[in-house]
Parts: sequence; C-alpha cells; structure tokens
Amino acid sequence: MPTRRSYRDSCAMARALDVVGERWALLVIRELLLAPQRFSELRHALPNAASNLLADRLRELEHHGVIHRRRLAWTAGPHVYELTEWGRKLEPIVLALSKWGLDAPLPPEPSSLSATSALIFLRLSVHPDPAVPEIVCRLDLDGSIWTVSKDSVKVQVQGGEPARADISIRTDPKTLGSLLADPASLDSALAEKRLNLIGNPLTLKQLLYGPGLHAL
Amino acid sequence: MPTRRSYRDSCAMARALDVVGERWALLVIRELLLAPQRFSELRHALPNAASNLLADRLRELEHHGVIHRRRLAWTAGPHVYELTEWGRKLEPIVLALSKWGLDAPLPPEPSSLSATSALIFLRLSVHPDPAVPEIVCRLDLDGSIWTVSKDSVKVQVQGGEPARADISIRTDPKTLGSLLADPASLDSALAEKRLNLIGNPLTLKQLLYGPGLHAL
DNA sequence: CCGCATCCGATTGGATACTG
DNA sequence: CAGTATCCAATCGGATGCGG
Repeated sequence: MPTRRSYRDSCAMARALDVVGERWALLVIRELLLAPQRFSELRHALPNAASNLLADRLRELEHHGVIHRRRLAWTAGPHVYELTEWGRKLEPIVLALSKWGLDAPLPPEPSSLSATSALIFLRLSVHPDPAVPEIVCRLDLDGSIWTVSKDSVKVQVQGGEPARADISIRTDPKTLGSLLADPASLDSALAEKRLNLIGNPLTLKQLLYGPGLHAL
Repeated sequence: MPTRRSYRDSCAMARALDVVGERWALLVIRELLLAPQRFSELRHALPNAASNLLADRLRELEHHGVIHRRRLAWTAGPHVYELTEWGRKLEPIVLALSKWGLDAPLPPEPSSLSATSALIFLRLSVHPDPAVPEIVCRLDLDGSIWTVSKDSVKVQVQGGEPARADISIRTDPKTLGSLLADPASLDSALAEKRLNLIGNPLTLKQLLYGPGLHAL
C-alpha cells in the first residue's frame, strides 16, 4: 500500500521530499545511479529493507516519474528499474549528501554495504592524478564486472568489461570500502584473500591513493 | 520519544540519512538556513508538523551535532536553534534539492509556505543582472525584516534592516511566491493590497525579474 | 504566551510467510 | 524471480495539558 501523505508545503524542498523523502527512497535511487537494476538486485543491495517496502517505494517513484520499469530483451525477459531523466538529475545531490555523510557516525553493526555504494565511495575518494597518464582497472565486485579508469583529468566508473586493463582485481564491497578508508589495510586484504589482484600492486595503489601515496 | 532506527548501511548516504532522513528534519534545517529560530517560529513556519515531532527532531538533530540550542541574552531570555558548522554544510544540498523539486507536482491544497521558503525561492529565482549597478530592497515578510540586494555579480538575502534601500515592500510568503512564479501577478497583488510598495514599481520588477523582464 | 510533554487513534515500517 | 499478504511494532499526527 503506497504512502499518501504529503508535507502540504508549497516550498520546492517539501515537494521534492514528497517524492523522494520517504524511507528508503533515496537509497533506491543511489542504487540506480550507476546502472539499472532488477528487483532481486535491489533486495540484495538493501538487505535491511523489507520486500514490501521496496515494492511500495518502486511503485511510488515510478508513479512520480523518478524511475521507470523497462523490460529487457523486447518482450519476455526480466525487467529492470532505471532512473528517468528527471531522476538522473538527483545524482549530484546524492553525491553531495554522501560527501556530507562521511562526517556522520558509523551505523551500529552489523551494517551492509552494496557494490554501488562502494563504487560511489570510490568515485568520491579517488581524484584525478596529473602525475599518471592513465590507469584502467577491471573490477569484479560481488560477481559483477566494472571498469574503473583514472587519468590526469577525470575518474570514471562504468559497468561492463574494459577493452584493455592495466590491472584486474576481485573483491567484495566491504573490503573495497575499508581499502579506500585505510590504505594500510591493503596488505592484509591481499593476505587474507579478500582481495585478489592481477598486475602490479603499485599500480593499484596509484589508482586508489594517487598523489596521497607518500602518506604511507 | 526520539527515533532510534538506522538503515544499518555503512554507505555515507545512508549515514547522512540516519541523521537528516527522518520526517521533517530537512525542513527544519531549511528553516534555519537564513537565521536562527525559536521553537515557536519553527512551529509557525511548519504548521503541519506536530509539536512533539518538532521537539523530537530538534533533540535528535542537536544530539547528532547538526544544530544546537543557544540562549539569547546571556542567561534567561528565549533560546534559539541554529545550525552548527556541519549543519551549515547542508545549505548547497538543500538548495540543490529545492531546485530539483521545482519540477515536482504541487502539493494538495491547503498548503503552507514559510517566510524562509519564500526567501529561498527568491534566491533561486533571482539572478545577478549585469545591466543594473545595484538594487537594495527592504522586505517586510510576515512582520520580520529582510534586506534583499542584487548587483551585477551576486544576489543576497540577509536578516535585518538595510542601511539604505531603493525600495521597500511588505507582503506575505505566498504572495511573494506567486510573484516570483508569475510576474503578471504583480499588478493584482498591488491592487488587492497583498503587496505594499514604497518606491518605483519598475525597480521592483528589475529586482525580481531582471533581464527576463522583456518577456512581459 | 512559550516550550515543550503526554495521550491516543491512524499510518507506516519491518519481519516473515506465501503465491504466480 | 518478482513481487503479495499478513501481522505486529514503531512512528506520525492531532489534540490537549501544563509548568514557567
């Protein structure tokens, strides 16, 4: 049963919150920022959200024109949820709010971390590096493949296989998160096999920590 | 009874929402963007929020370090709520979300509009105007005084009396909002005494609508 | 009045089970 | 896999109370 309440405030912020202010809504949008997702993928990404709530939020967001349901492979085949053009305009807001949230206290354990969250964290943490021409990394995160590239002017995270890669890593979102938060954890992650690396470890350090590497 | 629930998600966005994601929280923050406010002022600005919820949100936001309570006039005297330094960093996010919300459907009537909301809408709508050197306007909105100034590079909205003003207007938030949304409503607002103007009407038009004035 | 606290019915959220 | 259905707990919203 979708929610029907409103702030009944003409202010644009209140109107925005009438659309994306319900519980879980912005986290659903976060999940869809990098790629369209299926219902089961969203459930996996947001394990603390009940399935009925997820269904409610998806219905409401679709009704408001923030996301829409699309069938893959013409007819038959699974459907995915993806952001509409309007929904995509939330990206800078979600990123800004994420950046702000970095200063917030950590949640009570146990806490989840989805692949998309870790990739967004990566994009917030890694900065272009004028000292290095280009690094392309193939990333296998929880079984799905991403291409992370960084050059002197930009950092990109895209779904799918890279055409060419300098290094290839396989890990899980939590390990990636702790790697980004604490460079010193890289060695133990490798030792404990939570991180699998093909290629030069120094290249990975350059990719993740860039010019700040001297801090090590 | 303050809420104690969490998304239990390590993602920075979820952590941000653990702090400012509860109902009414971001609207309280919106209200505090331009000036500290007393409890009763917040109640007036958010008439659809129950007083116990307002008290809960204020307690939670203070506990999380987004706002803090301060006593005016040393000891005794009323206290006001104001944003902390961390809370102030939400300003660009609130403004961006407001801008996004302009494309959202209008809420069901009756709907409120606080003075702060109208002023934020003004700041979003009015742009610097290279064609005009400077316009300073004294604004009496629901009884509190603001200084709105615009020159070739910036637009400012500040609490308090201006040192000097080109025009002075007195109105209410809803009228100001409709004025900004529809320039054609200016004449009827004047005729119906919902807007009181001292000074040249053309100056007011230049202030509010600027170079877009030729559209009239 | 101001600044909340308390009480209570109406919604919403959360966990689990179930169906096409 | 992609959601519903159900039930219970937490939260919300509105009214009212109450000390300062």
